[in-house]
Amino acid sequence: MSTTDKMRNVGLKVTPQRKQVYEIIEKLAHASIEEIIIKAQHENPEITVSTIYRILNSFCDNNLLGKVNHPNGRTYYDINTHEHHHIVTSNQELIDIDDPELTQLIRQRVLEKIGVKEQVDKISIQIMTSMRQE
Amino acid sequence: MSTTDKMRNVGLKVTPQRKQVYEIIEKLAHASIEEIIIKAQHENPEITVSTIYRILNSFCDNNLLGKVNHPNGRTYYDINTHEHHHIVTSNQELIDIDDPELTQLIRQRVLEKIGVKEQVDKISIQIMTSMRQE
DNA sequence: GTGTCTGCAAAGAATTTGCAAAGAC
DNA sequence: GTCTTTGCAAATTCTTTGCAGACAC
Repeated sequence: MSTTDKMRNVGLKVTPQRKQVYEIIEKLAHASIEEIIIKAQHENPEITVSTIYRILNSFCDNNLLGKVNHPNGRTYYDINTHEHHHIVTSNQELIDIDDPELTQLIRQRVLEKIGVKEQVDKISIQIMTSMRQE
Repeated sequence: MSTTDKMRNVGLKVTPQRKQVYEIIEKLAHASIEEIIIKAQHENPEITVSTIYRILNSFCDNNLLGKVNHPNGRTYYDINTHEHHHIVTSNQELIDIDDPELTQLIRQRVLEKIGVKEQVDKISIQIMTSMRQE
């Protein structure tokens, strides 16, 4: 589906600013607000920070983007909105891990621990990695 | 080990403010900054927000507290500093899950996906739950 | 006594908001 | 033409910092 259609589908008007922000994140897969602001304003000095914040919030509210709480404290936006997990490398990079079998396994295990009236909505794993010492 | 000894062990002086903040979190197991500020200032109106921030930062730096990135965007402090996971309930509550076997299983699985030069430092799972519909 | 910690006020960073003009459809 | 979105500036919220006096040890 095209970027344009994704926005129309959720009732957002298609503006150059929205396309630009979406495409920046599409290229990076994961991007922090800071990265997005720098790239966007480099390409188009007219775009303002408040517009970028508004766009990111409306994309998240409409499930066009995922939000990742990076352990470094910064918020990252994720082009992948499906249930998946992340490797966080020591240089702060995020790598997607898609492993439905593992997710299902955790779900089973958690179901044994919670009450019958509760349900599991989402499971998210963060795996911190670094380079092994020589 | 006593609260006092925990602080002395890492070279922090024991002050009434530090004891107070530590004990507030101890009682709650997990507490947001907001909760800590409200409780602390209710018990002792003298204590200031900047002192509380400084105490929380030094406790985290010295591994007396863990930091949790709650999906609601707020930072929570965790009395449990060992590797463990969290259930996040729909009313924002955090519940510890201690399951070393599951952690080990994920570690094995991740090792198959990453390069031989990398190592897994920490694994953290967040499980979002809610009440099942009738 | 010495060095650390706290309270205060101010600074700094990050994010949101109100409003008028511009733009999407 | 109508309703939404943007740019701008200001406001708000969250967190950190500098400094002088107080406190831990």
